[in-house]
Order: sequence, then C-alpha cells, then structure tokens
Amino acid sequence: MKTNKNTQRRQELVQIAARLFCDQGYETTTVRMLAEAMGIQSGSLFHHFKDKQEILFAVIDSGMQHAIAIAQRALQQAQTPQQKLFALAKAHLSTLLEDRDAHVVAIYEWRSLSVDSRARLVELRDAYEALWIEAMDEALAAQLITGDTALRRRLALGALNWTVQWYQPQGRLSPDDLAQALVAMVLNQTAVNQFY
Amino acid sequence: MKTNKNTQRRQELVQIAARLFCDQGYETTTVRMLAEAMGIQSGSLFHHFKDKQEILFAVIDSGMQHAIAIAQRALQQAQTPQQKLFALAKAHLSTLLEDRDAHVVAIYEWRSLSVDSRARLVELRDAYEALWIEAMDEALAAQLITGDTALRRRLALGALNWTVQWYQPQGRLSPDDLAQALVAMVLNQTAVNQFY
DNA sequence: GTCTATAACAAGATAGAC
DNA sequence: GTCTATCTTGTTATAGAC
Repeated sequence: MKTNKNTQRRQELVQIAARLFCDQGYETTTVRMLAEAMGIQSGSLFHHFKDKQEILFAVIDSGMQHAIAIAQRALQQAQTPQQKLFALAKAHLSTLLEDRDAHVVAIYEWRSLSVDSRARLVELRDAYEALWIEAMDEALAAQLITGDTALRRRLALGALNWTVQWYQPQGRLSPDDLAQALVAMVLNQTAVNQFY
Repeated sequence: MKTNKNTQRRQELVQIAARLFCDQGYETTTVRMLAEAMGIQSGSLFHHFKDKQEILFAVIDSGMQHAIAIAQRALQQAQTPQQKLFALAKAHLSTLLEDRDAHVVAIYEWRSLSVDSRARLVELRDAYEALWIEAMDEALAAQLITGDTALRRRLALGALNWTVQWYQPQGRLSPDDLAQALVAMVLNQTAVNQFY
C-alpha cells in the first residue's frame, strides 16, 4: 500500500477532490466524477488512494495542516494579546478564504470520515484550538476580558466558521474589517482601530 | 398525489426521519433504514412521501415553522431592544435544543434539497431573520450598538448556530447563561444581569 | 501510472395484491 | 395504508493487460 506518499500529483488530486466535495458534497460525488475531473479513469484513482474515504481524509487533513501553519506564522509577528487575537482571527479568515473548499468539506463532511480518521483529525483540531486558548488566557491575564474564556472562544470560532455561509470577500467588507469586528466583539470593545 | 397532507402520522414519520438524517446524514440514510425505523416496509414509505427528497424538505420545513412560531411568541413578552434580543437568542437556543435534529439537518443537508424546495425554505429563513433585523434596528435606534448591524447579526447567528457543535444543555452553562453571554457580546457590554 | 472490463452489491422507486 | 416482489440504475472497488 504505497498510497500514503505525499507526491505532488497526489496534492493536485486532493485539490480537485476538495472542489468537487465542496460543490456537491462527499456522498453525492462519485469516484467517476472525481476521476473525470482529474483527467483519468475511475479505476486509476485507486492507485493513488486506498478508497474513497481516504480522499476525504486527505482533503480535510491538508486543510487543517495548512490552517495551523498559517496561524502559527501569524502569531510570530504579534506581541500583545489583542494583536494575537487579531492575528488569529485574520489567519482563520484567510484560511477559510484561500482554502475554502477544504474547510467547507471539513465542516460539512466530518460525519463521513471513519472513526480512525476522525480521531487523527481531532488531534489537529485540538492543536489549532490550543493556539486560541493560549491567546485568550493571555487576554484574561491582561484583564482585557473577564469570565468564561472557553465560552468566548467557542462563540468566536462559531461566528468565524459560519462566515463561509455568507461572507463575500469581494464585497464592501474586507477580511481585515471582519477580523477587527470579531475581535472587538470577543473583547467587548467598540473601538475599531486599536490593533496596530 | 395526496402526499402533501399534514396528517399526524406524517408528522411522526417526519420526526423519525429527522433523527436518522441528523445522526447519519441524508445521503447515507437509505429509504430502507427510514422504513425500518418507522416500522413499515420501504415500499410503504412512498405512500406518504413522493420521494426521498420530500422527506428532507418536510423535516427542515417543520423545523423552521417551529422556530418562527417560538421566536414570535418570545417577542410578545419583550419590550426594550435588549429584552427583544435576549428573547430572540433564548428562543433560538431553545429551538436548537428542543428541535435539534431538524435544525442540524437544516444546517448540514441544505445542499441535498431541490432548487424549488430551497426557494420555498429561503422565504421562511428570510421571515425568521426579519425578526432579528427589526430587533437590531431598534437597538441601533436606541444607540445600544453602532456600526454595521447586519454584520453583528450574522456573527451572532453564526455563533448561535455553531452551538450545535459543542453545547451540552446539561452542562454547567444554562441556556439562559448562553443567551445572555451572546447578547452581551452582540451589544459589546460586559454586564450580565441587565436584561430583566 | 493508466487503461478496459467487470464483479458485487446497494440504491431509489414502482406495481399490483390485500 | 401496508405488503411483497422486482425493475432499473448507479455505486465502489478489483483484476489484469499495457
């Protein structure tokens, strides 16, 4: 079983699968559709992936790895708790936008993963949320927020993830505006340009 | 085609379908599974519903009708803009909790609806959101909030809908606590017991 | 690494008896 | 309103040649 190699070809196929899964849903997308979009026959697909579910796993896994990397890089340039929360919100939004297919799939097709796959991805999700938990704790220590930081984090991540439902980056609201509004809401502040 | 009657039997079947669709997803749930849970044979199912998709529509339609009714009733006892927003948040949460199956299905299986079904349900969703828009506008007029009320509404509804992912009503956080925290966040206030 | 051909099975839906 | 029996189609996945 040499289907686990991270070849460039495989990454291309994963991108294509992400698009189809995002547009039509995992169950509705057949291996024949995937193969056609990839320019091969359906039988050839199973040279790259053990089964259909492994393609779904690869899509979500890749999206999450990417999200963690972007968030960590964004945090390196932030100093204060506000800056860190803003950096995380911005990073979250840009991953949702740049890697939208994979994240829509992660949100909607979680259930179709095998139990083992889910367990592996939960670890990644926990690693990602740990970045938020740390920033929220720092904000709490700096007395920028009070009370239940876990609740604030969940409300904030919920509001962020829900943006895939309505947010149009080409609209009047820039990703930065959106990130600022969110951080202001999380911090219970009304000022807007305090993050730089 | 007398499949459109709102018989009591049909309502029971819709409830059962909601549970299966919620637990396993629409596409993964077969008509045979549905029939078994309903205590009938798969052929008999098509006496009640034209096709599988009509069952999905009935589940989501019923959940949305219910949500609107609960929200309207909750608003009748509210006076101030704060009270109205709190009433809406509480109503939204109790619908999500009491009618959880249907709303999880509404969130996750929207894509599997026919174009016509979607259009009819969009009308219901708009009617529901109109209640929020009105309350937010009143909060704006009362200078409780400033800026982009549409953005605040979307962030709030996103945070609320995302609660299906993590909220456990039997945990330490009551639905009232959650609704209060949300309204406080929407209104950029830190005080907690100002709503009564 | 891709092809063709096909195995093996499950899906939604219908027909007609009761 | 429910049953049994079945049609028709589409699905994932495999085998073996190239």
